[in-house]
Parts: sequence; C-alpha cells; structure tokens
Amino acid sequence: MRKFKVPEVTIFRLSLYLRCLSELEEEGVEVISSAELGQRCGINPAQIRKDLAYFGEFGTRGVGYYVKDLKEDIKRIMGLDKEWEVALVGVGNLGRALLSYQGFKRHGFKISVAFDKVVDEERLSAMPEGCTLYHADKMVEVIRERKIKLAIIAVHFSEAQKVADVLVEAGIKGILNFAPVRLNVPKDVVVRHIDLGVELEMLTFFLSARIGK
Amino acid sequence: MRKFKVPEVTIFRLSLYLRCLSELEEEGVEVISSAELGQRCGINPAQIRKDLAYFGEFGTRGVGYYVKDLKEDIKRIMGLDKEWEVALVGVGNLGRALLSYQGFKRHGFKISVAFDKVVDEERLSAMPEGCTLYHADKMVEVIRERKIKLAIIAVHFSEAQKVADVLVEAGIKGILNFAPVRLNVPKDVVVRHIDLGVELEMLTFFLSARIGK
DNA sequence: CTTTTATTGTGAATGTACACACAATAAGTA
DNA sequence: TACTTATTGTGTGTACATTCACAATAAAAG
Repeated sequence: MRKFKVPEVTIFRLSLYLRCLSELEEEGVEVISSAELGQRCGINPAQIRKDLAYFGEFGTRGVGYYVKDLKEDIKRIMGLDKEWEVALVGVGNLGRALLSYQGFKRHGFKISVAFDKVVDEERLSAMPEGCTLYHADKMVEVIRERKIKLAIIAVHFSEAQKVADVLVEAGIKGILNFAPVRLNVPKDVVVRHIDLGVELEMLTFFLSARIGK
Repeated sequence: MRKFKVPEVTIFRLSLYLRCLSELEEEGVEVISSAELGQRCGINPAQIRKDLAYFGEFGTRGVGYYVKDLKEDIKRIMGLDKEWEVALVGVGNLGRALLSYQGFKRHGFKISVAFDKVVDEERLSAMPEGCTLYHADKMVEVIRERKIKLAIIAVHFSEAQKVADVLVEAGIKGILNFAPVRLNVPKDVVVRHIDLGVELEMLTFFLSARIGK
C-alpha cells in the first residue's frame, strides 16, 4: 500500500490519462512521450511525470511510455484491473438513464442490482441484461450477499441520507451521490458528489462576469 | 466588474453557502456567524470570510451575517438574481432525466427548449410544461431567436463536439457537458464537464487503497 | 458616553500544487 | 565499447490556497 498522500487531482488526471491511452491504443500508437500525451490531454508534461512518480517509474528514458503497459499500470493503480459490481438505488428517470449508460461497461463497471421502493412493470422493463431489480427492503440482504462495495444514489434528496445509512450498514464503501445533499458517512466510506445545481451555478457566475447579462 | 481573479473553488463554495443559507432561511434563522455556517457546511470559518472578501463586506462585526441579505448578495454575485433559460441537446434517457429534474427550478434555471435528431411521440411526451422540442436542425435559429446563453449536452460522445460547434455558432456562452469528451470551444465559452466514468474511477482508487480488493 | 463582548475583515504564516530546468539514463549509432 | 540523442524522474523555486491570529469595529450593557 502507498505510504505518501496522493493529491485528489492526481487521481482525477490518472483517469484522464487512462482514457487518452485507450484512444491511443485503438489508433495503434505503441509508444508515447509525456510531451505528446500532455498535448493530447491538455496537461503539462512535467505534471504527468510527477503524477506517475507517486506510484513508481513507468517510462523508459530516451523513449517514453509504452502505451499498453502504462495503460495496464494505471488500471492497476486505480483498482480497475477487475470488474466492479455496482448497486443502484432509485430507478426513477435518472436511475434509468444510468442503467442505459453504456460508458460504465467500458470503464469496467457493472450495475448488477437496482433497488426502488416500487417494483412495477415500468421499472422492470428498464432493467438491462444481467441486472436485477429488488424492493428497497432487500438492500442490506442482497448487497451483503453479493459483497458489493460500490453504490449510486439516485433518489430524491429527502431520502438520500436514509439510503446512505442503509448502504453503509450493508457494507458499501464507495458512494456516487446525485442527490443535492452532503451525506454523512463513516470515514472509511468514500463519497463523490455530483451536484447539477452547483455546476450550473458555476457556469452562470463565469457568464455574468463576462456578458454582464 | 471584478478586478481580481477569484479562484474557482471559491465559486464552488459560494454555491454551497447559498444552499446552506436557503436551508437556514427555511428554518427561520435570521443571523449566522461564519463559525456556525462553517460548521454546517464543513468549511473553515476563515475560509468563508476570505471567500466573501473577494466581493465586498457583507457581515456585521460582533454580530455575523444576516441570512436573507447574504443569500441575496451571493445570488447577485453569481448572477442568480434572474432566471436563466437553458437549452437541452439530446432527449435520450439522460436528457429525459434532466427534463424531469426538479432541482433546476429551485436554482433559477429553466430548460425552455430541447433538441433531438428525432422528434417523436415518446420524446414529445417527455416535455414538461413550458419546454418545446425542436429538431436538431433548428438549433441555431431557435437559440439565437430566444437569446439563450446556457446549454446542456446530453448526446452520444461521438456527436458531442459537433453539437458544441453548433451551439457556439448559435451564441451559447456556457455549456454543461455530460459526454465523455473534452470539448474544444472558443475561450469566451465556459464548459463544465460531468464525467461519470471518471467519478466512479476515483472511487475505486480510494477503495482499492483501503480494502485492497 | 465608556466599557465590554462578539465577530468580522485581513496581513502574515503555513501548506499544497504546479512548472521549470537539469542530471540520470536507456537505446541507438559509430 | 564509447559517443550521441531523446526523454524520463526529480530537486528547486514559484504561485496559489488555506489557516491562523489579531486589529478593527458594531452592538449591547453599564
């Protein structure tokens, strides 16, 4: 396990590098320098090297990085060398959108169970191959049974904290939260928060400053 | 207009303060100190004061901040003292989820037009009150006509850049992008990027480091 | 009107992240 | 094997962000 603290932005950028490397691999590029990679993903080459240096030495001096190897290394660093099962809570509009999002698979994620207070034909028909819908009452049981560690909260904000509590009880260790609420969880549980309102508000700030609408 | 550069995190936090202040107002709290506000939203009180100091003096020494006033001030700072019309491009699963998201209204946003390559009964029936669906060909015309400045891209990644180009042509100045692609736009256009894949990958990094699955 | 109290606004200190510049070094070439 | 070339890995300086600590000051109390 790592000894030194790695900045969060570094992890964020690793994920960008990974996407870029996948593209390069598809294009048939075998070797790339930090300079070229930096160009492609809009990041300073020194930054890339520093980011990677937190985890070891992956390049070859005078040559660069072998695309395939670096991709595998970053995947391993980020824990993406195996598939992750994900539990989805809330099969409303957003939940269904997430279920149909094809991008997860490419990243090695699979929503294999979904939960809702209501189990009806509409929701059942939204389930893709390999994903089972359960009543919300079954959350602890099913998640424990399947040893799932990742969950997505896509319920109304008034219920988000309650859901989070149940997920923690069920053994979930990482939560992606779409509800506009700061979740209270034990510190061994990691939460990432996607807040559409905040994102739009940040846009309007920059716009007002510029166009002075 | 502001003379000094304001860090992006400060804008992010202003948005948090705003939400917190709205909650306080609903609870009937009239005055709050930076210490209490900091407690509530998990931010150092000195940080809050510094953030606000970029824009002026809003508190009363020995007393604190008047909730209602500060809320209005932050709204004004962020350009949220008027309603913003938003154009949505892509009425697939994600687009429909966004159309039904009630949170936007609370923040003063209104999706008033939507565009898709396909205009069929399924999509038309997803339109809420006050939102019109147009064929994608009408983008430039409608957006210019209505002088809309904000747009959300919720199309397949293979089309995102093309859509962005059209939006820029139509006069859009702020884009919220859900497609996993770094958009290329003129520098007077602001883009915020929501990348589900990256968010999940960041989770697995922290998890792997902890539970070493 | 003066003193006390509470809390802001801010200069200075600390901590963190970024970018530069170069020594270290792997591979290719003579 | 020695030399050249390209590019990494990293020590160092700089810029930026956060936190501390206190002087400034508004309101309340005497």
